[in-house]
Amino acid sequence: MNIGDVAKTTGLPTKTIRYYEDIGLVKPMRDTNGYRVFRDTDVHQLVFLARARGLGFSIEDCRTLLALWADGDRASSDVRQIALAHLKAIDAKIADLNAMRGTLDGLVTACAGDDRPDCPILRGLSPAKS
Amino acid sequence: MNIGDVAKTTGLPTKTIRYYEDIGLVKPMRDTNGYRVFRDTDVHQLVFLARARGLGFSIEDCRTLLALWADGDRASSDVRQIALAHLKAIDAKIADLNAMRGTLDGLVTACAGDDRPDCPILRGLSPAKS
DNA sequence: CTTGACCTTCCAGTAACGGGAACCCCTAAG
DNA sequence: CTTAGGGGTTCCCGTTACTGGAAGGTCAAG
Repeated sequence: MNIGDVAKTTGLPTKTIRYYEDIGLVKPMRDTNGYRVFRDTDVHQLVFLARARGLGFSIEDCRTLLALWADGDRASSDVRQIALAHLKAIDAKIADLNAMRGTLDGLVTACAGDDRPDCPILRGLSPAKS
Repeated sequence: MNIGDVAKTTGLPTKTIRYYEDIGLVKPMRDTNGYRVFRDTDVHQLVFLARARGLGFSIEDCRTLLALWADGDRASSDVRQIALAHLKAIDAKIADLNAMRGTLDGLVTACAGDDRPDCPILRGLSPAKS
């Protein structure tokens, strides 16, 4: 399979696939003309990567997960630990965003949004006048 | 005020303050020795920036918001529109993260996390075997 | 033989800073 | 007078995970 076909089957852009090769996540063969040649295992790895990235795992996490995936002797606790840490990070982000959302929503609701200059949003961002 | 004092009162790192000057968000004066000198208005702007960034506004949004803040003739609708767009973006991110969280939580829950190699997390990331 | 769709490499840019080097300034103490 | 310290300055590289684009090789069809 050439890179274009792999892009179609994995849903990953060709640029991304080349990048993953650059950083050593996948190691496709090369044809005599210099074209990358992807075997089934390469494609499987790329699908794996696409899903793991889709769940928000970092590239380095993906590298580790890929290694664990390839290692038949792994302990599932190693995998679970990574996933759990990531889950915690996601929860933290959600909490941050919800806090922002709350404040912002309050300001937006308070703002008339007409052609007058008075604006509770700007007032909310301004330093408290002392 | 020198940059260190401004950092203390605004909570922004000095690096960030210098960066904001680099990109033209604030324009402090210079002392004869080359030191930045921040007037009250500069400090107010930096507090404004710190809060807006804290609500997740992009730097470019902040630039626009600062300009609107400085413009006594603004229409509050202009401000509200930016805030509303940002609110939508936040909601989209929260939705994405919740989707990730749901899938990931399911996998983590299904995984024993012991020393055996069988792992539902890795299975969930693997391509469906055809 | 040319056209168009592939593929290749390399270089630059993104957002919003952070780290660190190399250097200047100012004050207080020995 | 010198030194030590704690400011400040500029400049450049590194971060994350790609994306865009230029310049050029390859291949199948007409």
